[in-house]
Amino acid sequence: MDNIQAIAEGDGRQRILAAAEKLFSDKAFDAVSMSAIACEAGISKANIYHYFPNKDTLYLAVLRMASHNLRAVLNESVSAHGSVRDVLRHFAHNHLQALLKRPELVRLVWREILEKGAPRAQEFAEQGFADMFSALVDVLKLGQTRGEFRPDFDPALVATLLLGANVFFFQSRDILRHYPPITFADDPAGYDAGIVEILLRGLAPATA
Amino acid sequence: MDNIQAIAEGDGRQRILAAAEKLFSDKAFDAVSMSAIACEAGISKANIYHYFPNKDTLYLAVLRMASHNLRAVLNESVSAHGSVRDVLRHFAHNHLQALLKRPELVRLVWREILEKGAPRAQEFAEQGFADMFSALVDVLKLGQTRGEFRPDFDPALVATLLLGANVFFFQSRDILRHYPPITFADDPAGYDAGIVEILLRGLAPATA
DNA sequence: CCGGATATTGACCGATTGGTCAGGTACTTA
DNA sequence: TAAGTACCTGACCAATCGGTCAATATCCGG
Repeated sequence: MDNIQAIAEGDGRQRILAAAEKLFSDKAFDAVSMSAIACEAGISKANIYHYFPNKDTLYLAVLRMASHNLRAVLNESVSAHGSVRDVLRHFAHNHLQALLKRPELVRLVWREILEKGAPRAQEFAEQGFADMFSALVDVLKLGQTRGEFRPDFDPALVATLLLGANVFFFQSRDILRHYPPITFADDPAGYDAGIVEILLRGLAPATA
Repeated sequence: MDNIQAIAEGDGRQRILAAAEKLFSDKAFDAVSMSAIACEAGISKANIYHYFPNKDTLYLAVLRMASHNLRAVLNESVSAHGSVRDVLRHFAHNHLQALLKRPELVRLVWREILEKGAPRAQEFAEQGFADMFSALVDVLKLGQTRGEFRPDFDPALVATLLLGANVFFFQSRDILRHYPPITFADDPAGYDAGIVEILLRGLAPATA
């Protein structure tokens, strides 16, 4: 216990969860030891086992919490005022901002999704997808029925495209920043604005 | 050494690399033990240290090889015949097919990219990006100068959008398959065709 | 048939892992 | 104040980790 930890708030259980979330978001399951979590939380390792029966349960609790919080943050992205085009614009912007605001949560949940070998709890990780995805699909459908969009495209496909553009941007930001032709690596607002504008043109009815 | 391994080809060094690649692509660095690699390769653990000085070096070698192979596969995606629109269509298709053809390589390299805690060799992982990215940007620029595309969009932004759409599809395929409104989870060709068509509409000049 | 590399091995090492346990502290309630 | 209970700890455990090493097996040129 060399580390004079920074976390001081909350009761034991939540301090452990906070410490574990921080460490698990940076490194994989096996790369984070219970001792490290205890040190980060400023308590003894044995004390963790007073709140959690084993490492897997703790990880699951962290993932559940992170998943819930991320879901809450992301769901705020869906607003419902203005034209469908404006709703889409705001959604893209808020969604990307949400990702960038809580990067630890995103990394934590996304790592779980990508893990093929030991699917610990993909159910939780996948939750965030469902409601946001369907909300976005609904928006696109509304745009089609209102005549703001062409009726001959798959809303789910466009939703995937938009979500993917944001997630990919989030994931590859550090890499993108290395390439000279890319000017938007540190301008997420400009990025999603450009994306959405191209998308809106692509979705517009023939009689634009 | 309980496992009667399947790998039998090649000399010792390549058997080790193949076994390590397989295991590292499924689980994270710390989750793969040298014993497991030895078992998978059908040799003794000590023998690994005859070819590689330590675990990090072995991992680095695997990553380097995977990165190189993935790069080769991906670079085939760039063809250069037909109209720019057709080139783009083919690129999207081939790129996604390449990702799906060697999923282990993609997962291996991408995990390294996402890892924040211990950047072991992001240089290698990032290599594949550069050339393909610039090739795609060049195609888009050509489309602009030829007048097939509008001149007022950022080619790098569109390249990111297209690459992101494919990578995201690759990563989330298992999740997407769970949602009823999604019909394209098992139809990658249909997916990228739809994506590109929307994009092409978005990039088309005002006088379409 | 020999002798020097090259491969390959089982046994072993200290360190660290997840997890246990007996006991101590501190707060609450009677 | 006494007892009960939730909280917390250092010491300890077997198992496994990455890595070492001396000894052997295998090969190949002379």
